[in-house]
Amino acid sequence: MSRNGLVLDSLPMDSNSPLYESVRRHYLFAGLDEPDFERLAADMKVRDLDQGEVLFHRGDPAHSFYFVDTGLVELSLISATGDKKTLEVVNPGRTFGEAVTFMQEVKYPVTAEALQASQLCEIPNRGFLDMLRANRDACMRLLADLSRHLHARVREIENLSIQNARHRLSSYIMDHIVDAPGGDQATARLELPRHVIASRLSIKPETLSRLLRSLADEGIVSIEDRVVFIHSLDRLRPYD
Amino acid sequence: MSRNGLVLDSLPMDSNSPLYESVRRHYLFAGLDEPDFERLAADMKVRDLDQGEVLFHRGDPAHSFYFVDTGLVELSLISATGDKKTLEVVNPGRTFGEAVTFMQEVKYPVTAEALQASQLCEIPNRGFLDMLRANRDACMRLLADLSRHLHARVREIENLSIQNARHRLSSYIMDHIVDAPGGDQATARLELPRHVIASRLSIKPETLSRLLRSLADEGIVSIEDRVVFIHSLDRLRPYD
DNA sequence: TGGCCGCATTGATCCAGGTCAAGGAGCCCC
DNA sequence: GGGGCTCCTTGACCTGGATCAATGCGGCCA
Repeated sequence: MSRNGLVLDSLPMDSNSPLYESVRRHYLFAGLDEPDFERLAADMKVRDLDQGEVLFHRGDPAHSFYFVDTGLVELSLISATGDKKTLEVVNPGRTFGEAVTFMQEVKYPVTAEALQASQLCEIPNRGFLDMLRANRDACMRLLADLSRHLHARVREIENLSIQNARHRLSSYIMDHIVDAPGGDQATARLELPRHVIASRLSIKPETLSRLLRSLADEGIVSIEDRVVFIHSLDRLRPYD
Repeated sequence: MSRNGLVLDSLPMDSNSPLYESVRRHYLFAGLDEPDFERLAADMKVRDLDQGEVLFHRGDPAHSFYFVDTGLVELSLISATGDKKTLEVVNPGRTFGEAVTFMQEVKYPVTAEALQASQLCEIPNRGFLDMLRANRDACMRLLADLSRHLHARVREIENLSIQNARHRLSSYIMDHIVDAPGGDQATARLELPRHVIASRLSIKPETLSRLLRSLADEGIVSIEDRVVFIHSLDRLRPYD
């Protein structure tokens, strides 16, 4: 494991590693010319996380953001009573924490934890800001990305405030369809552990279990472990 | 009133009007030199709204964003069943809708309605984008602003998902303190109509009324119309 | 000066989802 | 091969906030 100290956890990024190439292809950097990217990359670090390891807590000072190369990273809010709300699960190929770069108060607004063993690239804010100032295209792409994020949060607020748990679960299932042969049927995969899905939907695992059961009892879906067979998209889709 | 037709509702902005000066001082434009701003301003329009008038609905095509000069504009989400969730009430001197400029799908993600008779300045996305491309400082300021917005939404999600109605009301009251003579006391003003506050807090007006009553019954506050006298900030502040 | 209308309060009741507690079902390790 | 994990499910019960319905209370206009 890589628990035992900074030396193993955080290494300079080797420009021959596959990680280097993955970061290079990310939309924020893809438009840069090689010297510009190399300058940035010189300060990047490789971070390996074990499953369950916390990368940063809400409120920690934020000097970097992260690119996920492998694994899964959960961004969550945790209440004083220990209740957790999963905001987002970040997949490989995506970044998180970049918005903090621009905030007056440079503290992470969320907690980041590895749901699986994960490999990340740590990108210091400082060089990133310099790069943005010199590169208007990257700037515009980031503006587009932030506004997309903003919109996603607005949809989340909508889900929480004017939709019920059943609605949210239906939407979640439909967002995870992997195969839609047409007609009214489809197949979805719920890859995450149930308690993470529950937290993502702002419900308790018990409630998730009951809701899945009632969808199955009504004949709308059948469930085998992590696979959901949707028998009627029409009846699954929340109407009201 | 200005109900009767586009001619009165939407006029070119006069460069001698006080509105022109207000917009000029907004952080997005303050750094521009005069010719750049004039070019932008040439396409801006003045919009007068009556109380209750809807500026745009969620899903309407978005070609402009808005600066509020006078009045109050409510941004809200409305469910299929008619339930409304107020996301934000925009005060004079602030803009709204600018994030939509960068979205792939150019539709407003919220509904905008005037809570009072209001005067706005309509700013076309097109010229704004051109200006941003030519002006890195404005770009950076906008990035900072979007990340601030994003953070505000995250806090809203936190409020909704891991705090209860009483928490939310306490925070709301504390966010509206107008006078804190020190010690444990303070005075807050709830300027908005009760039903708007309720929608902002994602509760029903009945619940808001009951919660205010119970805070008063417990001796934590006393309420006179729109003024809340806080007798104990300490007991008002949500602990857990 | 009385009737209306929109906002706010209050009471009675209901229900979605939380809480608490008790099993399973796989899985790893000795 | 059995004990002790962790994850999930199920049942019984509770509760915060919604719903429904009635009442109060200005403001405004005739």
